[in-house]
Amino acid sequence: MAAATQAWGERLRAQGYRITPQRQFVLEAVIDLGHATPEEILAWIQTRSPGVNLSTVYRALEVLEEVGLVTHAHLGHGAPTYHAVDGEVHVHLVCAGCHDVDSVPAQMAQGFVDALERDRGFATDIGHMTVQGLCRRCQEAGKPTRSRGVDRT
Amino acid sequence: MAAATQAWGERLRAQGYRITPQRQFVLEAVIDLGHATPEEILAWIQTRSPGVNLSTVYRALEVLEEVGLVTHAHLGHGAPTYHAVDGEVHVHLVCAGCHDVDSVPAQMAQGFVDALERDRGFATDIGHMTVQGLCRRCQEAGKPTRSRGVDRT
DNA sequence: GTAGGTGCAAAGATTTTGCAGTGCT
DNA sequence: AGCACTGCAAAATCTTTGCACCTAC
Repeated sequence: MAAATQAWGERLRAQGYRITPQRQFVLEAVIDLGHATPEEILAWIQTRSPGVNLSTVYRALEVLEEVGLVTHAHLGHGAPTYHAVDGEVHVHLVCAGCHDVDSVPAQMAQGFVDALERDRGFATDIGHMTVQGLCRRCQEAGKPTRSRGVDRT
Repeated sequence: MAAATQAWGERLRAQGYRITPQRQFVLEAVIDLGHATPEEILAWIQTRSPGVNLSTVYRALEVLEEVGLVTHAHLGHGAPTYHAVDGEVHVHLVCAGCHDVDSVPAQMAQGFVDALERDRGFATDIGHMTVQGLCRRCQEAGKPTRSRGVDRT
């Protein structure tokens, strides 16, 4: 997270944005939480600054994403989760059973990404990629891949 | 689509569900449209049966997914798109520039999927996988990967 | 001083749910 | 005839927007 925290102010300034405590809080929350929805980010922030508003979180995330300090991925359902761009690009694994999120290094998908580039000329945004499936624990628990009214992905 | 249409009734009956014209319409719409959101499915249906309600579409999709006749994938933003399970499993490519959706055979991702299984014990639901990026056309158009207020993924 | 930013409240968009009537089996 | 299904309307989510005030620069 070093790179992200050190010059985060400059990144904003360079694009004509201002540095505000709210934006700093949002960035810290994202870094600290790892994966977080806007709601979770708000909750984190409110433990130290209760007055902050949810719409501010949304707007801050938009700006921080714009300048490349955070990204988001769609983990299923309607929940976007944000995470810091801390150098290590990773792919998200979402379990349909327990909804846990795991991350794997982007290079595990390199072969696939290269194939897409070669075959389709498609430039993959690896960090945005989400893989749905069942984690080891849920497989062992014998959960079916899809069960009525439970799959909220 | 042969397999899907031939015995679709049995699939429902087998799980204790009933066969209704609305469900047939929804299935036909999904097969015909290829990729479709609930709204699009409703629009398709209403050209031949105006009375059908959106909530019925949602409920029908839930049931059809339950019995394995359709699946959905998250193409970004909050938009789930449904498609028929017609034998050919595929991965979705979504362009962040033009929002076009392309499909590639699941086996292109086989190496990646195997690696996840081996390394993490994670059982991937390939058909549910969505890859974000830029299609060839948008790359050539020189679109940036992310531009203010435009990336609705 | 003056953009840009924030908080608040209201508007949007999308999906779900309760209920009474309808129709598949 | 019984119970699942549908249509309708209201509720629940989640996200965006308008506006007046505030603040970083």
